[in-house]
Amino acid sequence: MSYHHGNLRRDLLRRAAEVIAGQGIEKLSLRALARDLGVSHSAPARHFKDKAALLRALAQDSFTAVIRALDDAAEQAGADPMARYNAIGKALVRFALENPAYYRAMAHPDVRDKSDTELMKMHTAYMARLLDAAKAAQAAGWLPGASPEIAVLYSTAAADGLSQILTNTFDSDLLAGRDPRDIGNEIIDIVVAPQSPLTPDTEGDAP
Amino acid sequence: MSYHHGNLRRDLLRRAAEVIAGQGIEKLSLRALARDLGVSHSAPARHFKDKAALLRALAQDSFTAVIRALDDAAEQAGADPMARYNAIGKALVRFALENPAYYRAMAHPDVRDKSDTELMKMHTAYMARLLDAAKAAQAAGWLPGASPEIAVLYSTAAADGLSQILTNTFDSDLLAGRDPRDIGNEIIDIVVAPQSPLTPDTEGDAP
DNA sequence: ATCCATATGTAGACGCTGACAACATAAGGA
DNA sequence: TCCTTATGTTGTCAGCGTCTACATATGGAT
Repeated sequence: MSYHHGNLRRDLLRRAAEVIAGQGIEKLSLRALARDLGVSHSAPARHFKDKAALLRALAQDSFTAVIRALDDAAEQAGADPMARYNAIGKALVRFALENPAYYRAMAHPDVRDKSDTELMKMHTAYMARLLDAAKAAQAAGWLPGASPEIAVLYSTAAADGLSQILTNTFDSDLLAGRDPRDIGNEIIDIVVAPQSPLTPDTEGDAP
Repeated sequence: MSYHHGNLRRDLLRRAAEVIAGQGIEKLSLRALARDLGVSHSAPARHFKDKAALLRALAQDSFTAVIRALDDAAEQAGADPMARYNAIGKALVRFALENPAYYRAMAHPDVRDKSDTELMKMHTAYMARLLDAAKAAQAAGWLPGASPEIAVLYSTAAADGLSQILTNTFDSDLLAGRDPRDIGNEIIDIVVAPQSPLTPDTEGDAP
């Protein structure tokens, strides 16, 4: 056993994600984290000034991961703007289902610290991507009457609320044993149709 | 000063709601609550076995309040089923904006305890109301393709996510200083139109 | 009116937590 | 080689939730 741990910072974040996914963010404890990794109770302080700082770092990782997931989904969806935005919505819900720890970290109040400029930049980049995709979808016929801001708020509200409900275990009577991902996809299709209305039969490419 | 407090249970719940609304549910502390009310640190234990029990009691109050708010809204909306469901959605968002403490209490993980039968009954009653109203709205032409369960999940996801976003202070750049209630109403109108399509000009009463 | 079971509040203790300060050890460049 | 810096440890503190033992008030039965 060496005096130094190797990469304590990385391992703290990794283990924190495990704990959050398993027992919820409320049960996260710096001291328990340190115990799990075999270091002293105040070793984490060298890497994260306090508990909120660890959560913010986790939220940063979450934003990079979710942004990449959205970009991948949009790219795979092809050129149709509504298909792209639909795919983004589905990717968002899928991300929340597969990475509950990341998802909860992003939503936690301690993370909402505007003085963390790095985090704010990521959040801005995240919202900008959504806004651009929503505008493109509107140009293709989605939600023509609404302002772009309202359109984004509507769709993110639906996706966020859906993720919230699907990752909870309280409303399970309504889900009736179905795969949450299927339900998510079905509902996202209501929010944004999976195809633009003006080019119903074209397959693949833009003019 | 009398040895007995009078109605400690009621005052604990009241003060807890204040603290949650002001500083967030994470900052809630039984000992601080006791200090605020001028009783000893373990007096609350006589009324709530532990912290989660207090939150569950608060959630019970929340359910009764929100159910009444929904019933009132539906009654005021008249007979048109889509107008009723639209009004229910708006009432839900308004409730979240005006009672953030109640809203957060209902969503807290410690509250999701299926062994609390009283709480489960209220949640069931709450969902039943929504399901009935959604079915009626569907019969009137709303979301004709979807199953009632999907329809409820879709609309509650939208309303919940909307409440979440509007009560946070992180996305305020998108809201741009507008009244959150107006934004809420506008978005609910997207989810459920405020009037059934088949009776566009009738004012007031059913046949 | 008295007595006693019960409801309600108090005092003290325990182990846990986040945070801080003082100290110890490792790593790496001048 | 030495000194600076990064990283980890030990010790301490107050706050918290919870438990136990004790104290006081309340109200009904006799």
